[in-house]
Amino acid sequence: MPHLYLVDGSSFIFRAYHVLPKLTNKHGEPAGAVYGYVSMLWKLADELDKADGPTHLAVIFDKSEQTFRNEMYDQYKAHRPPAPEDLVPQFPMIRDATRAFSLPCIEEAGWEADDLIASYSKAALAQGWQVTIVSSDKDLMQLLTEPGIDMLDTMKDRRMGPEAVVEKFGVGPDKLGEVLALMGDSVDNVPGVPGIGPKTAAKLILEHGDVEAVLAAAPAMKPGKLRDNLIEHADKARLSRKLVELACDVPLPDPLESMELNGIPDAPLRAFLDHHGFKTLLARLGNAGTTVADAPVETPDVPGLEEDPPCNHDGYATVTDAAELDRWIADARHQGWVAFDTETTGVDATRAELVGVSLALKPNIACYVPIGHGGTDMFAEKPVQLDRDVALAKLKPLLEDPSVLKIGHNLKYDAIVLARCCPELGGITVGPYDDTIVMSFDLDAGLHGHGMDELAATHLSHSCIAYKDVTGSGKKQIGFHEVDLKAATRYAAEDADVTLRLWKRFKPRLAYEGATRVYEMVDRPLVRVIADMEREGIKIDAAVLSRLSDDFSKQIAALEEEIHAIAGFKFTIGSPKQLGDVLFDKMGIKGGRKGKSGVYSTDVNELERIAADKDSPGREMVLKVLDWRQLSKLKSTYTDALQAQINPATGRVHTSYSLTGAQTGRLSSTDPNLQNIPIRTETGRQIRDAFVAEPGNVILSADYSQIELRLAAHIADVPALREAFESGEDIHNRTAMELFGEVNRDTRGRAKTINFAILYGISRWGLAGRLDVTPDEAQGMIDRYFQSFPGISRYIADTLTEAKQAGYTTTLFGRKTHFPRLQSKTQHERAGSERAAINAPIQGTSADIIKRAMARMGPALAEAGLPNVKMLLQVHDELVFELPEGDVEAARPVIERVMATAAEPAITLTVPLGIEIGVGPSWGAAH
DNA sequence: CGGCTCACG
DNA sequence: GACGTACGTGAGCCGA
Repeated sequence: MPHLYLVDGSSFIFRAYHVLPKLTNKHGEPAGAVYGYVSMLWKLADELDKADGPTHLAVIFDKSEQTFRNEMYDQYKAHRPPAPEDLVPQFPMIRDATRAFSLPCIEEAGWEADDLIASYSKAALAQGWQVTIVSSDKDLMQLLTEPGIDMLDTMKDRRMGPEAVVEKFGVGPDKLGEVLALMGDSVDNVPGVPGIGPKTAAKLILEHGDVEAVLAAAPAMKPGKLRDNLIEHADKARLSRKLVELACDVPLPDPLESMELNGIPDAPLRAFLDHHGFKTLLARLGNAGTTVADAPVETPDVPGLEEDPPCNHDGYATVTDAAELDRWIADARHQGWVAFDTETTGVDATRAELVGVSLALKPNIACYVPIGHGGTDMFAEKPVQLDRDVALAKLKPLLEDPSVLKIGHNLKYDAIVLARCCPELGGITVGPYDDTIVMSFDLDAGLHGHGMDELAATHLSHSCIAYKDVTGSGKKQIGFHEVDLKAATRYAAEDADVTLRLWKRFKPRLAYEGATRVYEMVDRPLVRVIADMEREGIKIDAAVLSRLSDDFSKQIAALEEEIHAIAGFKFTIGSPKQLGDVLFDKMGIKGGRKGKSGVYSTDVNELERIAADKDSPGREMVLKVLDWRQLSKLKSTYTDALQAQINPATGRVHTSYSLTGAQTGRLSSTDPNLQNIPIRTETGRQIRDAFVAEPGNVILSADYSQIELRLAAHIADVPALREAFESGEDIHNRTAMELFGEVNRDTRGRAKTINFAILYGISRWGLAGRLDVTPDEAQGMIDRYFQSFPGISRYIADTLTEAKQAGYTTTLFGRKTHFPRLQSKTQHERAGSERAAINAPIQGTSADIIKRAMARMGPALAEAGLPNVKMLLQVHDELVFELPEGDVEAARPVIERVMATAAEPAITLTVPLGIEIGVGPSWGAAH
């Protein structure tokens, strides 16, 4: 079925103009709105991939100021200020841009874009087409009356149907015109009825049906301002009703068929981008058709970035008055975006209590709203501050307002705190949002850290007030709620201010440097998903861990005694230094190797080497030390530590995921790290039995099988490996056959080692060490591997060449990882970076894929009617869920499908993604 | 706080 | 001629 996309060009120009900083093109002409507009069209091109993407598309513009509405009412849009001086010359450039994309540009004298959009929609729907209006204009929402039509807000990445109208205005699209008429619109100068805003308008229309009926009922209403105004301004109401009505029968300037999409020819677009010097977009064009999102470009320069004034803490406001808070909120609404930060009592978002919120609107224009200051002693005097409930009731609508962008730095933290802060209000669900920590990561992974202090120093040459300067440190450290309001305001408002400044720099860079796709499609949506997972946590059966702890304790004590008896004296077994001395000096074991700190190495390889020698005098002790080490590790890191991590309020463990921790794009997990729970040995695996489901629920674990090898087969284009995955063959067996000509336990094990080694860029010496062969033999295996799978050596060479030239590697989804040390003068550093660069596209693509699956999982489960299936954990290639036992069979195929198709439609892989699913009462049992 | 060791993918 | 040798993480312990 044809699907027509109608782009509201005019409204988009204004939004692009106001959202983006003032940019200029290479000729020094103002071109920010042009750039924003082109980026939007580009983003829209992503829709082409989708199943219900456009088959037809046109951009609609306003032609002139004079329309039939001016004839009705000469004041219509009369008070609109003229377009800003630097925007005017961009109008013709934008029409050029549209033509450069070979898209029809439609405008007609006497009609507004809205009327043309309404008329085209009606005509298309009449022919049974689907229609999507690309706009966020409230007047156009009147058109959402039929099932075949919806709206798309590309800037917020949001699709809207009739529910969105009900949510925003309290009435359906069929009554929206009535409500808009009563409300009026000060920007367009639609008069409406004085004193009636959205709430009253909706109430009246719901009660009476339409404007005429409201007016007719007015004389009978209870005496008051509302009644008087309705009677006095009845004519204005009737006029407003006509002004907001969209004309649906404008003669169509071009036939619908002329809007058919037939691909975007290269040449005109290239010429246009080249004319303006939009380098990154040009580079992307150069790469169109390949699977890599962005070609390497020279250091991109964002032209004409405004210099912000230096930070000045003295101007920050402490808001302790309701009316003042209202003003800040109104200003934020008016502007459409606001940077914010929360101050709390601690670093663990799932336990911390809210102490205050800071807002920043413009550089140096920021405030702090304290709501929880004062000592914990209930008799202690508290500073004058807004009542917590009052302040939160005012902040909640702003933080949830779909038309105001909220900007945070590590917003995941704030999102969790705010979701928990006011259960009586149903929590606060922050959105829509941007997160500067994630933006920085998507732009500059590998170049530097992404903490606010470091970013402020790097990008703003500003050194932030240190948290410790405000709260002190060590024994004398106080909680933020105990900090006096003056100091708290300086610190908190500065954080919001800096966040805003960073955002202004990062936002245009994302588009310029080709990072928008990975940010918008992968990492930004994940912030909310991860926040929800962390808040959910996972139940731990403390009794299981406590039993294991006791068990381990006894074994450890027994081993300790035996080890000391063998040595003949007591020493600290856990000290590598003492252990090394005992083994290699006192007991005289040969072959000890000292590291650079002068201590003998006693790691597991070394000890196993000793144990392998049947005649070694240290064999008995070393075996016991290995056991002791394993048990000590399990006890201190897992069975003891995990019990201490149980949140008393929830009875569950809430890890914290870092979205920016791993350079490749993987997540990392801390406090506790739930991505390294033992599994490889039976003793360790028992710890997973303590991760359990609530009664009536079960744990479901779904993992990608061999995802990195599959991706290597795709990315390096290795037919032999691809076929093996296609036919479901065991991949290590296949490699063993290719390399050794026969498959047995030994050759399969070696093949497995080599398969992984290759992905990590191994050397002959490294492989020799792992396989216990000579470097020459190892080299022979590597050579044979490359002969069997020639794509691999090509991949390694190409990846290194590109990485050295561009300074970064790229995943299939366009995620960059920078490798500045590829240029290092030290061979050691260079070699290390080369190995990392070989691995990064594969590990990173795998990370992108599971992240996409995670972002889509919630909606897919909701759509399947499975709201009680909760995603709890991610372990790089595995997702762990908790769900009602009765939902298992329904959830299984949904989870499998979402994971297996997570690369689509952006990327079509030439290998299938295999998913393995297990279910059980505990994580251990689900494997 | 660095080094060592070891848990995971 | 010596060095060091597989990628990505986080945590606990020791000892300076």
